[in-house]
Amino acid sequence: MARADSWLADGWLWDQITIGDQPPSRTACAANPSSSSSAPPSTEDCITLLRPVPATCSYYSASHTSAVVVVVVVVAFVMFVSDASCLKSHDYDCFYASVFENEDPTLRTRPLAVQQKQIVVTCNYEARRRGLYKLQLIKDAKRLCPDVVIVLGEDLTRFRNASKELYMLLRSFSWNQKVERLGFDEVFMDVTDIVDYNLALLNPHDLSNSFFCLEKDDPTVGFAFDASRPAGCTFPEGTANTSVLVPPLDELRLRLHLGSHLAQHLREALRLQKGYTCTAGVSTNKLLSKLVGTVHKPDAQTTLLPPYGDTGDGIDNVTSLMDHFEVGKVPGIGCKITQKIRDFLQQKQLQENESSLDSSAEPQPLLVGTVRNHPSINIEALTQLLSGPGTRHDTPTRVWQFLNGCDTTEVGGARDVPRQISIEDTFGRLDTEQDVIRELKKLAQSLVRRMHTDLVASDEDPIPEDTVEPDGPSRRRWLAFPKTIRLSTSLRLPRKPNAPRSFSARSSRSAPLPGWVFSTKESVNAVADRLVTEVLLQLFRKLHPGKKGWDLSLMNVAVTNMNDAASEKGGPGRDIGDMFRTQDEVLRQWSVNDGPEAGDGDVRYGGDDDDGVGDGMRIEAGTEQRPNEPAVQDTADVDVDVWESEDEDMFDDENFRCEQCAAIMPLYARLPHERWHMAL
DNA sequence: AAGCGTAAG
DNA sequence: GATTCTTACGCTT
Repeated sequence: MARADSWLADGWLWDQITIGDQPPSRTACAANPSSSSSAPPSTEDCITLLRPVPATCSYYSASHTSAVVVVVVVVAFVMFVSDASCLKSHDYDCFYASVFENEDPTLRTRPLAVQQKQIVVTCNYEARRRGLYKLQLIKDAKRLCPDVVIVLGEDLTRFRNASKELYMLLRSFSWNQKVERLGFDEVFMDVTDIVDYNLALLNPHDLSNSFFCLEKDDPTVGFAFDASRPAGCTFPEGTANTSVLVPPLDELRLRLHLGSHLAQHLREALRLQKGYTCTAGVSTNKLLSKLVGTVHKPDAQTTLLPPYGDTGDGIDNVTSLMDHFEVGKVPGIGCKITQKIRDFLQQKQLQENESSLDSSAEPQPLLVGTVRNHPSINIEALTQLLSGPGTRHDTPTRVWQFLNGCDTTEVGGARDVPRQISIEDTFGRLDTEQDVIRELKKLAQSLVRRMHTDLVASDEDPIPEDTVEPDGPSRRRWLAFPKTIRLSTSLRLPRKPNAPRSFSARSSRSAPLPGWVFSTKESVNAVADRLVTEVLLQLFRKLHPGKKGWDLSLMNVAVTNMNDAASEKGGPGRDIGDMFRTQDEVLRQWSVNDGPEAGDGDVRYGGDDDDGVGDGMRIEAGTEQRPNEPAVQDTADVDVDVWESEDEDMFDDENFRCEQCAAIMPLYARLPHERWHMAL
């Protein structure tokens, strides 16, 4: 709570508005923008809320050292974006093309299109100049540009790898680790702390000869720069009045200058070390930095200059930036909301102006400014419009704030593992169980492979710390354990030519993810096959009880509900006990041959002939039943990766948890177990 | 937890 | 028009 508020309050300095002549209602509104749905702020409150910062106030003066302005650097990796040709920029698509160009630089000068199925998902600058565009049919592209180089991009591995590499480079510059990925090709960085630190380092009398320190511990690491001017482009354009040499120093401006120089340094690093050019935006929140970053597109950066808020002179760079964007371009406002607003305004216009002659349903762009300034748009109207079952309760407020350039969302912390992994494929026709099984196996293989690449830490680097591994050449351990697996399918669209927007038409079923997928013993293919026959097929039959003839167009397999072991406090392994205790579903699948003396009885997987997954919930609570110790042997034909569902004391002196497969076993089993792993 | 919807690139 | 292949998150039950 305090954090979200301080983001708003510090970023926009609402809490200090009361210094001026503002009514207290704004402070109330600002202090609690969205935390309670009880009383949405009135329109008036929010209008004033969003531009109440007179430049003459001392909000940004050096005396307010407690004020924290968040500078967010949005980096979109973009290469060879079309210049100001009529098409919109497609950072994402260009990223795919950039990856290929980086692999083979000779492609840079040729028209390059990345193909998925029958369409061009992306193409480079050269291709665009010849009329190619995103989501174009391959045959159209070939017709338009016969010499186009077409590369297949259905396998996203290379993009994922490149994305991670670039992300890691950016992350290495961060101090607070607020580095949030958006898609493969965008990164938000909250560099407030670095900016703060360097702000304090500045010599106000000689800003032009400043040094930007990149490491707290080492004052020699950094670069020289001119703090009196921003680096790169600005919004609004023109550097005439961007100088900040005259006291009293404009603190916000100075911070933004610092952010812009840091952004330039980061872009330089990306270019020199990785060979990627990119686009960046610098401002005080995610929304503004992202939007301002689009102003100058390929290989450029833009900083949103102050003043941020109504100066009384009508000069407000936030508003003037926001107002020329289309509503649908504002991040957070998608096609649904846009359409609702459009319909609303259209209806209003019809009501008021019966005989208006615009019977032509012109798709003229719906600009932020026209919506925000429209007399019938206010919080109440938006609440009416955008509320309903299934909608977020704070959507109206958020939309209104977005339209005003206000964004209180925090930059997310850096993550080592994703929250979910999914693989999907589309099909022209998928009708028989045979085909379904075949495709499911392909999907499952990719999924398991991805789990291994994304969820296991291979070598030492991240946080081995106190792990006292003996010497094993393979020092692999799982960073996260997804708890559920989900199968989604969608049928071919039932031909609705005039429907405005058919819903996703996806349906899904999920089940607990069996623990044995974390075993490194079986091959990827073996695990994948087992997943299909023992889990996915059951899910599929739940979705499609019939025998054939479903006409599926898509299948998606996902693992979700990760228990992020790595980011938990206390180091790796700390919460694994918790995890396995809550993973009873998995344990239930183990049929244990527990005779009277079940001490080290056989362990085998129960589910070969019946659906051990779907309805395997027949463990009797309270009977103190628990799986046995794994039957640890020195041979490779026994399942070892069974774990206790007991308390923390399973980590006591008598037990050992394998870092590789997370199996819990008695200490004496450790050496044979490890030998067994290495033999794989 | 399961299933759906929206939004993002 | 929609087309691809994801990832994240909120709401409802």
